[in-house]
Amino acid sequence: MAPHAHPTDPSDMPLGPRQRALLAVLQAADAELSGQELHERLKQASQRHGLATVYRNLRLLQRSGLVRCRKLTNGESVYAPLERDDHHLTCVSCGHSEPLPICPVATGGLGLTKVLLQGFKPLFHTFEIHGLCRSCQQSEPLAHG
Amino acid sequence: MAPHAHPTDPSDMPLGPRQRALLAVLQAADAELSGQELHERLKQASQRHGLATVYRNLRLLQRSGLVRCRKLTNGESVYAPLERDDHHLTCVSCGHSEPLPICPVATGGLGLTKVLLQGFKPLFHTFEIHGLCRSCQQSEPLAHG
DNA sequence: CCGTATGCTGAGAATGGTTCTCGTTTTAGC
DNA sequence: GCTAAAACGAGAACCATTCTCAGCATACGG
Ligand SMILES: [Mn+2]
Ligand SMILES: [Mn+2]
Ligand SMILES: [Zn+2]
Ligand SMILES: [Zn+2]
Repeated sequence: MAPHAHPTDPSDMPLGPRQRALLAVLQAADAELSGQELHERLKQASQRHGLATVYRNLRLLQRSGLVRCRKLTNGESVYAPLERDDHHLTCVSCGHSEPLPICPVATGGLGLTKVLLQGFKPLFHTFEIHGLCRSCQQSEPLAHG
Repeated sequence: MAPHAHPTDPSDMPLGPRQRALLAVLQAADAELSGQELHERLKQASQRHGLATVYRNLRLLQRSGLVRCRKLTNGESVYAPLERDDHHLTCVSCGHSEPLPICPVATGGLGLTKVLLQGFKPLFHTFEIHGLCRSCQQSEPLAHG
């Protein structure tokens, strides 16, 4: 690890080579990737990492404010660079998910004051709308089972 | 609670007795409950349900627009009545979570137009801010057990 | 009353993404 | 080089959730 750097500043956080590799794959991807997908892509990129290392470093990158994470309804976690800002509509019936080109934080309408945060340092947010997709509305009006 | 006269949905789905019991426990609770907690509370309420039934009916209640669900960082899902609207600040380092008295949808600033939804029928939303709590900011720059 | 179709239930097994264990390997500092 | 500390990774463990499937309840026509 780099021998200098100032603590408490995430942007100065010295990254190890594996963390840089991880981040590079995330930034090259055109969508959020799961831990397993990342593991797979690193294999192909001749950067074999153990699965434990992938997850370990994803956790560290998240604490460093470089990567964000979101849990899908199926339990998988998907990761993306912090600066990428996307949200989704997800169907509670079939699980289908599509992008939602709106962000409640970017529009600035929220009163996210320092008072509200009370010392908490925000890194990223998740905003997802859950409901019924068009086709699930049309199918059985909720077959009681 | 009156047994009927619920003026909400167009789809007047009759609930089975077990789904009503589930909903009652959720409404009586003062916080979101996990599937396992619900199972436990139903035992104590002399309404023994199998765990499979708890999860099955939670899924149905969600599709019916009566219950909402959110995934915690530890993988658990927690449930609440749809009308309850709360959000949280969650620390990516220690997992500590506290309420955030703000809702981007309630404030109405979002342009959630029909055009954007494209036939999707929204039921509920999740909005969570992730970052570093005060104590994790103070502790080691990136200490990990 | 049957007989049959249909759907709900739940104990236990299976699932599967993530985390943990712990011996090995690499790095940092001298 | 040498030693201590940190990072690594193969495989085991974890555990919330889902699946399986036989048993039970209900509906309804005959
Ligand atoms: Mn956003
Ligand atoms: Mn809200
Ligand atoms: Zn759907
Ligand atoms: Zn914390």
